[in-house]
Amino acid sequence: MTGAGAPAASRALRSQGRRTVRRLLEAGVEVLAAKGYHAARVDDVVRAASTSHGTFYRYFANKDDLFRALLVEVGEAMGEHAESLGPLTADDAGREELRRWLVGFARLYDRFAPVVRAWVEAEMDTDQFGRVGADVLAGFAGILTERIEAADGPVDDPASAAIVVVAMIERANYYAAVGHLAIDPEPLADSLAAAVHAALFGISTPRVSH
Amino acid sequence: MTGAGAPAASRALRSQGRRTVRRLLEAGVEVLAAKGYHAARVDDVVRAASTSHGTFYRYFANKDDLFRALLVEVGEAMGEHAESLGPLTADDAGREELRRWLVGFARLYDRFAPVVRAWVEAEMDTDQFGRVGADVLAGFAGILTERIEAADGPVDDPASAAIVVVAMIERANYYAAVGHLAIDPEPLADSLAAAVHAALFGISTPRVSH
Amino acid sequence: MTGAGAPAASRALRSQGRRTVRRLLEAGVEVLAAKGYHAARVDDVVRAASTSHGTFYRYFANKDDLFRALLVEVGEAMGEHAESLGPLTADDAGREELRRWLVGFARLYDRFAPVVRAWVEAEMDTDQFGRVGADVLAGFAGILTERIEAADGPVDDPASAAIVVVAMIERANYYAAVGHLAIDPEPLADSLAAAVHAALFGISTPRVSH
Amino acid sequence: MTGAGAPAASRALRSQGRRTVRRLLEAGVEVLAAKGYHAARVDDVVRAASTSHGTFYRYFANKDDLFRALLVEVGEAMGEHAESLGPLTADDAGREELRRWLVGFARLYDRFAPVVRAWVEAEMDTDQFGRVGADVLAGFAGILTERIEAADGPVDDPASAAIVVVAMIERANYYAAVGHLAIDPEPLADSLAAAVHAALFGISTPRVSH
DNA sequence: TATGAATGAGCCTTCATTCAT
DNA sequence: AATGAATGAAGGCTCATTCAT
Repeated sequence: MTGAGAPAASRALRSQGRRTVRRLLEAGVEVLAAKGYHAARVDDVVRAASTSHGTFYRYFANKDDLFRALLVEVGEAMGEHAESLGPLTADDAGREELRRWLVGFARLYDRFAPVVRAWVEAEMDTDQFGRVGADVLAGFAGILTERIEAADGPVDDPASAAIVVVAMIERANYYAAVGHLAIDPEPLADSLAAAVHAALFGISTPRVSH
Repeated sequence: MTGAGAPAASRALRSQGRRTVRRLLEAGVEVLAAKGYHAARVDDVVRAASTSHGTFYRYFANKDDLFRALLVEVGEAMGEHAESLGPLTADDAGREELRRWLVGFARLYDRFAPVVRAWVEAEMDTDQFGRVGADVLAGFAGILTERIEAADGPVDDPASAAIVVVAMIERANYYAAVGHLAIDPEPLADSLAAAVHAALFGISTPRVSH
Repeated sequence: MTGAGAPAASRALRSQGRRTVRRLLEAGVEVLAAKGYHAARVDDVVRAASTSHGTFYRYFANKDDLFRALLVEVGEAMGEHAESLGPLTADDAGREELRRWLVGFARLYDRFAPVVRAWVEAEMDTDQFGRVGADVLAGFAGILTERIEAADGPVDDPASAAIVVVAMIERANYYAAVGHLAIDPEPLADSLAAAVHAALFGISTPRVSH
Repeated sequence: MTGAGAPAASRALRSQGRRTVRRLLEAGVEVLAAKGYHAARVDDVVRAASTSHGTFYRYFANKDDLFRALLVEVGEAMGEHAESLGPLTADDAGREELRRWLVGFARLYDRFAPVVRAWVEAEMDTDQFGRVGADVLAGFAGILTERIEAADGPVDDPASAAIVVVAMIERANYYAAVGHLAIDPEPLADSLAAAVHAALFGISTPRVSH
C-alpha cells in the first residue's frame, strides 16, 4: 500500500517512485490547507512537491485521484480510531472513556483538517469522492450505533441518535479547525463529552449538585 | 430592498427590472440545487431565467454577487427565526418550545437547502461569501448563548455549549437535506430536541422507563 | 443550413454569427491545406479566421466537429456531382459523357483536396469522421453500380467493378492533387476516361485502329 | 542489415541487441495495426516489445525512426515484387501473368497493411517519412511504365496510364485491407486483372458472351 | 546494457466578463 | 433595456525524449 493512485496501481514502484508519491501526497495536503479543494491547482501541487506535471500524472490519474487517495488515508485513520471506542456506560468511567475518545478524535481531525475540509467542499461533485467520505461517516455512525445499543441506555432510536452525535462531533470539530467561530479546544472537548453523554444517558455533568 | 446586487444598487428599478431580478434569483436557487456552487455557470443561470448574459451583468456585479444576495436572504430568514426562540426551561414546556423551534428551523433549512449547501461548498473561497455565512452562524450561536445563560441550567460554558448545539442542529439538518445518510425527518426532530434539551438540562427524555 | 457544428445546432444564428462560422470553415480549409489534419491546431484555425478560441468553441464542439462540418459540405457537393452521371453506353457518346463527368470530378476534387486529404489522414481515428467519408464513397460507388448495371455491358460483378473504378478515380486524382507523383491533369483525365470505359465495355480507346 | 535505426548504425549489434531490435520492429507493426500511426505511442511499442523507453532510444533515434525502418522493409519487399512482373502481352498468357502478379501484390499488401496504412496516414507529416513512401510508389509506376512501353499496346501515354493502374491497384487493395468498403478478395482480384488488362489492351474479359 | 523515473513544452477546452447592436 | 457575440486568461492533461541508477 503505497498510497498512489490509479496509474501506479499496475506497476511496482521502486523506492524513488514511492518517495515521489509520498511527496505528492504531502504536497496535496499543503495545497488543500492553503487554498481548499476547488481552488487547488495541479500546478500548485507539483510546485509544492518540487516535481513536474508529467510526474504527477505518472502516479495519479488526475487531481481528484490524488485527493481521493488522501481521503482514503484519512478514512483509514479515522476508522481505526472509531473502533477504539470502549463500552459506553452511564457512570463516570463511561464519561471519561468518551472524553478520551473525543480528544483522540479532535487530534486526528486537527491533523487531517485540510483533507476533511476538501471533502466537505467537494461533497457534491464527484460521486466517487463523495462516496469515500460518506463511507467514512457511515462507518463512524455504525460503530457508535453498536456502542449505544450495547449501552442499553434510555435512547429510543440508536441509529438516529448516533447520527446526531456524529453530526455534533464532526461539525464542532470542523468549526474549531476552520476557525469559523471562535472556540477554545479544551472547553469544547468538555462540552462535547458532556453533551454526548447527556444525549445518551440523560445526565449532563457530574457537577450538577445544586 | 429588491434583492439585486451591486450594479442595481444605485438605480431605482422599475417593475420590469424587479421582475428580472426576481427571475435571476430564483434561477440561481434552481441552478444551485441542480449543480452546486462550483459547478454553477452564469450560462446556466441566465438560461434558467430565460434572459441573457448582458442582462445578468446589469443587475449583478458577478456570479458571486448573485449568490451573496441569495445568502443574505437566507440569513435574514434564519436570523428572524432564531429570535423567535422563547425562554428555555427545564420542564416539558421548555422541551416543547425547543421542539417547535427546531421544527421551524428544519422547515427553513429544507426550503433554503441549495443555498446553504452552496455556502458550505464555498466556505473557503471568497472572504465575503464565507463571511455572510459565518455571520448567520454567529448570530445563531449568540442568541442560543443568551437563552442558555438566561435558563440558568447546569451548563458550565454557555458559549461553547451553544456552539455544540448549533453544530448538532446544523449538521443533522444538513445530512437530512443532502441525503448523505439515510435519516427519517420525524425521529430526527425528536432526537434533536431530546439531545439538545438533555445537553442543556441533563434530562434526556421523559420516558426513561427502565 | 449554416454549416456550423454541434454547439450552434440549438441556437438560431444571427448574421454576425453566420459570418463567423463561414470564416471558421474557410480557415479550416486553409489550415488543412497547409498542415494537414493531425498537425492542425485550433490555434491555427482561429488565427486564420482572426477570431478567438472562445468564439471557435461557440460554434464547434471541438476540432473534429469543424472538420466533420467541412467533410459534410464536400460530401454533399460530391454526391450532387455523382448523380449527374448520365447513362453509360459503349459508344463514343458514352465515353464522352464519362469524360465530362470525370473532368467535373477532378475540378471538385481539386477544390476540396485539403479536406479529402484530411479525411484520408484521419480515416482510422474517429468513427464519426471516418463514417462521413465512408458514406461519401459508398454513395459514389452505389451510383456507379446502378449505371453499370443499366449499361448492360460485359461486366460480371457491377459492385466490385464500381469499387475498382471509384478507387482508380479517387486515387489518381489524389496523386494529382497532392503532387506525390508528377502527373499532368489533361492526359490523366484522358487516361482515366479510357481506362474506365475499357474496364466497363472492353474497348480501350477509339484510336485502336491498327 | 539489422533493420535498426540511426543510433544503432554506428554500433555493431550483438545477438541480444539484434533480438531487441527485431522485437521492437514487430511491436511497431502490432501497434500500427491496433492504433494507427498518429495514435501510436512509444509507450505502446515498448510495452508490446516488453522493454523500456531507455532501450527504445538506444536503437531508434525517435518514433519516426522506427516507422521509417518498417517502411523501408516494406518498400524493399514491394520493389522486389514489382520487378517480378514479366512482359505484358495482349493474349491470355499476358492476362494470366498480370493476374499472378496482382495476386502476389495483394498478398504483400495484406501482410504489410498496417505499415502501408501508417504511411497513408502520415503522408503529410514528415518529409522523410512521406518520401520513402513516395519512392515506393514511384518505383512501382516506373516499372509499370517500362512494361507498358515494351508491350506496344494501344496506350497513348504510358506514364499516366501506369499511374492510373497503380492508383487502381493500390486503392482497391487498400479498401480491401482496411475494410472501408465491403469487397470479397477473389472477385476483386479478377476485376482488377480484367480492368488493368482492358486498360492496357482494350479487351475487358474473355468471357464476353453476348 | 537495461530500466523506469522525470521533464516540460504544447495543446485543447472552459467560462467569467465585456462589447456592439 | 435586452441580446448574444466575442474575448482571452487559465488550467488540465499528454507524451516524446532525456537522465539517473
